[in-house]
Amino acid sequence: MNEPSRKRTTSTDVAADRRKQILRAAVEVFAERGFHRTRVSDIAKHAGVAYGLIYHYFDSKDDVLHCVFEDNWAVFMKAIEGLRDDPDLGAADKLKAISALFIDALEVAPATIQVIIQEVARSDRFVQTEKINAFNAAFAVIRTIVEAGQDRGELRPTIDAEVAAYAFFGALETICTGLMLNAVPLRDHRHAERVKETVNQIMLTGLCASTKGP
Amino acid sequence: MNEPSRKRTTSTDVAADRRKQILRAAVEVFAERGFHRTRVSDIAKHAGVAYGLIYHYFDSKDDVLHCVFEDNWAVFMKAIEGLRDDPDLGAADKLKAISALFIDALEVAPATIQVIIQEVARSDRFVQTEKINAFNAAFAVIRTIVEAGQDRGELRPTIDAEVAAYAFFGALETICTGLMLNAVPLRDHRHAERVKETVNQIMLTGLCASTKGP
Amino acid sequence: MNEPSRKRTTSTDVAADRRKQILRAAVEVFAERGFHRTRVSDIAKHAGVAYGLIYHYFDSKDDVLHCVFEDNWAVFMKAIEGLRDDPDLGAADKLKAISALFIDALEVAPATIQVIIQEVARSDRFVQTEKINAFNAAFAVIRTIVEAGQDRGELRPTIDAEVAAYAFFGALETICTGLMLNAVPLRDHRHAERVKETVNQIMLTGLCASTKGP
Amino acid sequence: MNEPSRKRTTSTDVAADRRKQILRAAVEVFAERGFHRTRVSDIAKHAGVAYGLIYHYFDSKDDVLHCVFEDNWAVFMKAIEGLRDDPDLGAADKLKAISALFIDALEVAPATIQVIIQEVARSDRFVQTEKINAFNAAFAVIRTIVEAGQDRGELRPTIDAEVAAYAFFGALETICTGLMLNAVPLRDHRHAERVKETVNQIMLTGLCASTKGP
DNA sequence: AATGAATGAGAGTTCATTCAT
DNA sequence: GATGAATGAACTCTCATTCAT
Repeated sequence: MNEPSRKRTTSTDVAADRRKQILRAAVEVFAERGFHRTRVSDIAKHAGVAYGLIYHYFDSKDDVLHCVFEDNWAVFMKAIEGLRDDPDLGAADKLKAISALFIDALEVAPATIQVIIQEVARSDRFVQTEKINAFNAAFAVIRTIVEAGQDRGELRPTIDAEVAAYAFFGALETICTGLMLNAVPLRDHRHAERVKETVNQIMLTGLCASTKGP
Repeated sequence: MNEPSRKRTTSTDVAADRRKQILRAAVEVFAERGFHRTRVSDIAKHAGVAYGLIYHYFDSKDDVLHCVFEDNWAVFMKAIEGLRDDPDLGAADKLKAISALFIDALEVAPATIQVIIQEVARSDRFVQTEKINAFNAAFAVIRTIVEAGQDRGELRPTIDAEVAAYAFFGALETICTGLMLNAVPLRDHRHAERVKETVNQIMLTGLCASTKGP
Repeated sequence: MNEPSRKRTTSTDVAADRRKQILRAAVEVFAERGFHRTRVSDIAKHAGVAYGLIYHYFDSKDDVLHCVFEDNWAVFMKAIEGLRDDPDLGAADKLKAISALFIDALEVAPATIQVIIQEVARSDRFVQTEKINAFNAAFAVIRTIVEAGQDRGELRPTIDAEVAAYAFFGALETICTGLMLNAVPLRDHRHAERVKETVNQIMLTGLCASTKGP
Repeated sequence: MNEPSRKRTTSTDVAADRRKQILRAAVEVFAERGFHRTRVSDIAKHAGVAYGLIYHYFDSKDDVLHCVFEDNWAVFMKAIEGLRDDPDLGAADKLKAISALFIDALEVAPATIQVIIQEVARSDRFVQTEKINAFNAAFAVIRTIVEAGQDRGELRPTIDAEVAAYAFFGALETICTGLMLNAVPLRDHRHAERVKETVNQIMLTGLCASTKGP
């Protein structure tokens, strides 16, 4: 797939603002109607700009989605790569931080998260065409964290790190989706905290009440 | 959304066979190209029938997908409802059985699983239009199992059962997707067993190596 | 450039007829409005068929033009190749026959000739894209006839055969265009004959009244 | 069609220069890509100006082409009208001079000639819209020269002068086009001279080797 | 039951032109 | 004069669906 366009990268602040304005509008309509039911004119109308202006800033409707993803995902990737490389944190703490990152994002920008999960991560658009899931980089980071944790004796050595990465990520992702499908994504900040707590408990210490071992 | 069609329900065995033939072809092409990149004529070509015939057996292209889902999902739902109601199994065993159901299905019919996850569960088609996730019934069953397990002291009481259901389901789902994206979905039966084992370990006893409690 | 489509080559006579019907309509509207001012819907309307049907029989609007050209030009090429290979005719007679072919065609099917000359032969569409003028094959045949005539002492040896081919062809072509621009392309059959006679006189014996040589 | 614009006729020399600069660039890109595949921004880019500026100097994209034509064609028309009115030249010499004019122009400014022939003379843009071929003035001049030559006994009286004008002009035109389609338009000056010689021989004394008369 | 020609609404994209700066 | 962001009409092509045979 082509690189998302970097057309006229901030030749002026005005251009950058317009770009952002369109991107913001796009996220909102994509979240509301879904990518493939959204017409380019919907984005334009929502952004309050003319039809053709979209094509000043983006190559195509697909490119708009691409850019929504790249702009936001890059931030997330940078954050989790930072965690991965942090020598002062244990594996469990790193995973907790990742959960927090996700859930916090869901609180702050639910539409963006929804679009990224629904229309990019899960869309056949990405999954199929590229053969390389756009999320693979994130999976790889989590896997690395898990493996490092196993090496240092912090995480159970019997677990397949790749599968663990999928499980961890999928759990987070589906929680986000599930929560979003309810009218009010996250009732309040305390709800968000409780969700984080639950994820961490499940992933790190399991559902079972019984103590480990024999 | 309309009910999936039950047009001409098995007026003859021949008709039922044709229907199955088309459905099988549809699963294959949906898995390969994704629902929205698949044309009705692609399904027809793959099934070796004229594309007008598809409209004898189904109301629309959407209806074909719907039927793929319903036909297969119904089996799965019946199975997990049976587990839920089984008085002889503990919550952990029920969840293990659900994992097994999923991973086994992935081994036997990967294309079907892929279509159900990608094009139905995750598609804005279902998620958005209906406001009611097609998977909600499954979530509800898992939630019930978790809650029962908590009541009986088998599962940790501090966990939010709804979030747990999302986490459990999402983990399974993403593992399936992740494994499918690799050329060979499941290398062999032993691989499948190892995946199940990992899921169960993570979900039931957690990633952490440290023993629980003092 | 892609080969003009041979979609569904006469699977039934009905299909062949429909194809011809569209092609006939296309020639008429192309002749009237010019290719690039003609919308696909104009062709459809003129042919009395639905918009989309054009795309059953042709790949694109360009393909329609391509097919107009190929279908008709092939006939002409066959004819002049036959002349080229005829051992019983002198070069002058061959050239006369070619003139007659052109002018007769102009009488019988002026719109077709117009479209071929204006929209294909002269269009940047062909001239530029292909770097190989669609008419090159015809030029080559005429050139061969001229060279053979020179070898046999029938035509002046001092003339550059390539340039002669261009001149001969261009003269014919422009006469056709010029005549067509007048309301009534060819006033009557006698007019046509007079045009042929003039072309032949000019090309074969020149404009000058003076006798050749010293 | 509207008159080509004379916007801001040389209010300053700078303006005139800008105009020429744009026109020169336009000729080059029209020759390379063809008029209808050339975007206004292509002209601007090639001229090194902002594309809005083109609308300071010209009314529209069509107007640019129009001006390319007018500016150059006017020179040619003036020349052949001078020839027509020259009492000291015979008809044959006048026609030879016209050939020379064309071929020389092709040597000096091939792109300009190409644009004039392809995009103006032959374009449905002019041919159709105006019903009056932009070249009609030139045809008329040549026709007048031929008729005068016939009256003075220099040219064959049996020839239709109108048709002769088309033939002469078309021959020249197609030779130009044909030569241009080869990588190197005119190999060298000697080639140009040979081409002129051939045209003159063909048009004035014919292709046939046999002497005229009984 | 089966076919595939026929339909036409719908959507993405292009690009000449305008205009505020 | 000069710029290029902004506009939106125009147009091609796709494809789900219908229907005569």
